[in-house]
Amino acid sequence: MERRPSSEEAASPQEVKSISKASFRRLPRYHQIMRAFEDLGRKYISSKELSEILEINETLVRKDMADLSIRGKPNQGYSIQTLRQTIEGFLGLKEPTEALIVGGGHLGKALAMYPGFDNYGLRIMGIFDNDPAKIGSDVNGLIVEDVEQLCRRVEEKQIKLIILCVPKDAAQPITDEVIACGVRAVWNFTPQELHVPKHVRIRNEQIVAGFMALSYYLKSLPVEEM
Amino acid sequence: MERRPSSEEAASPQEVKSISKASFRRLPRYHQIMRAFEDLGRKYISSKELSEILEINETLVRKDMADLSIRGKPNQGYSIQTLRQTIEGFLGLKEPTEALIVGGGHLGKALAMYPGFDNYGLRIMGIFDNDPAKIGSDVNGLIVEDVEQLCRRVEEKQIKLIILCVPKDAAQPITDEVIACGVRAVWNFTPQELHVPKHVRIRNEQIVAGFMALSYYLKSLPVEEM
DNA sequence: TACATATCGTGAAATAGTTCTCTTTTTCGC
DNA sequence: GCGAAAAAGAGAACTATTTCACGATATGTA
Repeated sequence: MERRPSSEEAASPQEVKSISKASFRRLPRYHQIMRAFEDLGRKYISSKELSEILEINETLVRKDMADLSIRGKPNQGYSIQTLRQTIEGFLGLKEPTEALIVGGGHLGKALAMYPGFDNYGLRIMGIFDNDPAKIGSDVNGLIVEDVEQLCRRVEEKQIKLIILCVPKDAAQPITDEVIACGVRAVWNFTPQELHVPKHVRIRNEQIVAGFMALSYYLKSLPVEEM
Repeated sequence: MERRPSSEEAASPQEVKSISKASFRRLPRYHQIMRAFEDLGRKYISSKELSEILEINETLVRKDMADLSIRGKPNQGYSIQTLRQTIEGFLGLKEPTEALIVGGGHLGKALAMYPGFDNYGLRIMGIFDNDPAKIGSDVNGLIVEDVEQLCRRVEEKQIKLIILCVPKDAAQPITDEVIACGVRAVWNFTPQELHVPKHVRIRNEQIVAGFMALSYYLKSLPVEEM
């Protein structure tokens, strides 16, 4: 007779093999919701409750949980802690990721000062600019360094992730430079289209995209879900 | 015999009826790319070129264009200007959207100072905080006002969009308040789950989501497209 | 002018993602 | 303990999205 794992065993974070793109995209929201519910002292959450928050179908939530190899308890729901930890494990948020910020403008500074990154293992190890007026100034305990030092620091600290907050025209040269020094991922807050080798991953953060969706809604009511 | 519009006619922005969710999500990227190519002086772009930039299939680009009722020219591609303008028209970016920022912290200030919003018709009309140390200070030409004044200003200016950059706990009360004054959309930069009536649209901007995708890549190479 | 080429347009096929339906499991109240 | 209720789980059905395959159409060149 086949032995099935009991719910209690399943309540510890599981190894996740593979996951659909669609589920993957929902993970950050699940994670955020778990954090909010943990703060409220909740231990379990049902697929129904999650489906209402995310405005998706109940069954889809259950499929997502299945993708994550998370098992729920009948009549109780899913363990909030397990779900959060499984997502963290899957995304690699438990191991720290060291990153450098390039660009000490408003956005670069705002990111450097953002206290929330700690919760995701993101450690801002330095901030760089080419403006002599900014170099040497203190941003949340970090001293702004000359961008000339950037590559040296990337190599010294074996930095794999760069956060780009520079003016458009500086984006590609800096990207080329840091990739040559071993960077594997660029979180690009500039509107520049970046060209990179295959082994480097770009994430284009287009803040204004969020506004576009809202603009559409405001200008063309009534409208359904997008 | 049925008359077909020539390519030349089709080169002016078209009325768009409906569009799939998937296409809709790609619009901000298309728009960003058109802006970049216009800056380079390019007039036309092919589905092949777009597909390489977006890392999607060539045919899919053509389907997206068809969704937007944009027609290309054989042997040339799509008019960059038409594409940009069609997207702007579709999303309502040509008419201005007035918004107020609530929260004068680093993020609120960075958003208030961001020069790019102008290009999308987004006009930041005011910034509010409850910290007496911040009230009265100047942010990029705007004077930080007391959050007590927020509702009055929403009503005066018939503001429909609020940009939320306050601490978590303040998010829901402020949201309730401004909705009562007529706000229809909330661009939520806090990690708070907001509850709103059906006629109000929320956009949860989870900056850290971008990092999560990169973290996954960095921690679990090699990996395909997500 | 005719041909070769690049590129679009589109219906059909394939794949991915979502929803439905029904079964099973656990918990709680009596 | 027993029955009712509240979930989860799983396969089937359905829908949306993407890719394939091929025909049509401008453009540039000999």
